[in-house]
Amino acid sequence: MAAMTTGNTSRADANRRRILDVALAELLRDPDASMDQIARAAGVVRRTVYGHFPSREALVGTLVDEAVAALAEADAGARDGVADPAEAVARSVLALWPIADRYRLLIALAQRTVTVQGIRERLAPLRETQVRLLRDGLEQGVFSSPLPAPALGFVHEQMLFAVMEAVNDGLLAAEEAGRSATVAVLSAAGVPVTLATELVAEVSART
Amino acid sequence: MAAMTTGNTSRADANRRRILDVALAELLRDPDASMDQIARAAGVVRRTVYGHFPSREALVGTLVDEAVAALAEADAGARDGVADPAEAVARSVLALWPIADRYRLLIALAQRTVTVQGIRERLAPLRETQVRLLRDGLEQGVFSSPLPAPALGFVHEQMLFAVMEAVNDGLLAAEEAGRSATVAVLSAAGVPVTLATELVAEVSART
DNA sequence: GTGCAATTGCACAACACTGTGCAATGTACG
DNA sequence: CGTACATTGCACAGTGTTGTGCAATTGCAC
Repeated sequence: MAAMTTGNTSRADANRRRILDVALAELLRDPDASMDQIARAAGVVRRTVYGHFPSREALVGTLVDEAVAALAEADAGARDGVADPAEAVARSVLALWPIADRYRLLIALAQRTVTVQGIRERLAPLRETQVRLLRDGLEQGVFSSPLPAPALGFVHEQMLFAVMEAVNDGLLAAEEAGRSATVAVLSAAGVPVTLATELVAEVSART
Repeated sequence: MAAMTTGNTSRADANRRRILDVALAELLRDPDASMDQIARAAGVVRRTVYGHFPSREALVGTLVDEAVAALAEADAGARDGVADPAEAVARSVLALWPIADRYRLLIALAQRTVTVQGIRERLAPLRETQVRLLRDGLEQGVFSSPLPAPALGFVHEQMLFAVMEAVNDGLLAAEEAGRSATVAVLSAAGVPVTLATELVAEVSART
């Protein structure tokens, strides 16, 4: 068993992958889920999980790393070469949405400082790019708000949560949610709702 | 010691009060704070806390009840007899803001299903009044958003968190925060920023 | 089918936390 | 002062969790 770390047997890899996926789902349901809960849910014994991850911390950490990577990639790709800040935000949110929903766990964890130290740090670069974008928009007058750009960054983030919760509670259709979230973010940034709606329709149609 | 529950000795009452206050602060920092952490922070031994509250559940429950009561009272009082939805929201947020910390605890606990069953239920009436208000505003065209009123309720809530975090990070002055939060909520509801700012200035000046 | 890695099934030790019991100590109030 | 009550300082049982060790067993791949 000690060699489980070295080799690349397909069986072990598949298990590792499934453990990660199930762990994500389980932690989403209960952020304090125990290793035993996770293992059982993955159809595996607790001991096996420790064969793949040395500690609970490591397991969650891996999950966080994957999430951050996916988010950063989606964000960067979405607004590549887009000049207008409003459109850039729209594209970014639309692209981020499906991933953010899947990984909302890590943001929830990031808000509760306790769990894994360093989530905020790992998430910081992504946040930085959002803030830069918001600042551009404010300076160009595309956005308008009495809040400084970094504060708007938090607003941006929390807006996604708000819409996620709404979807969770069945108040919003899942297919509509991405566009709704985008409009919500834009209008929080001071873009008139009519403009925001138009923009979102246009952008999401062109995909 | 068994009579601690009956009598009204000033010392015991003061201790009970301090335990509650400290517990609030401690749970805000870490929703999973142990009885020992709370007791020590209150300058008291764990055993003493159990003299005032039969269980952790009971302690947190008391805290929740107090918070809900304070919030409901502040909210009801603030918009008593105010017809315009926008102004009502402005007054409500401005009044709620100073006790928003407690609000924060509630939501943090409500999201972790495990802690105390029934937080969402106890909080529901307050949430309901917010949603009603938002619905009125939407119907009257004062607010505009593609989101249905209940979803906007979540947005309202998360907006407060966003501004709290901004204050926490030193991005916003504490005195300005209430007004900032109000403008943020209003513009998320689709009220033009200029209008929102005016309204807030007016309302907060008249106090 | 044989072999090797992965998985399992226990059995630990260590720790942290909850809630309770009880005797000893402190302290306010008449 | 003395009484009544609050607080303390243990000690305890019960529970749940983490991480580890090791022998037995399974299952994939060649």
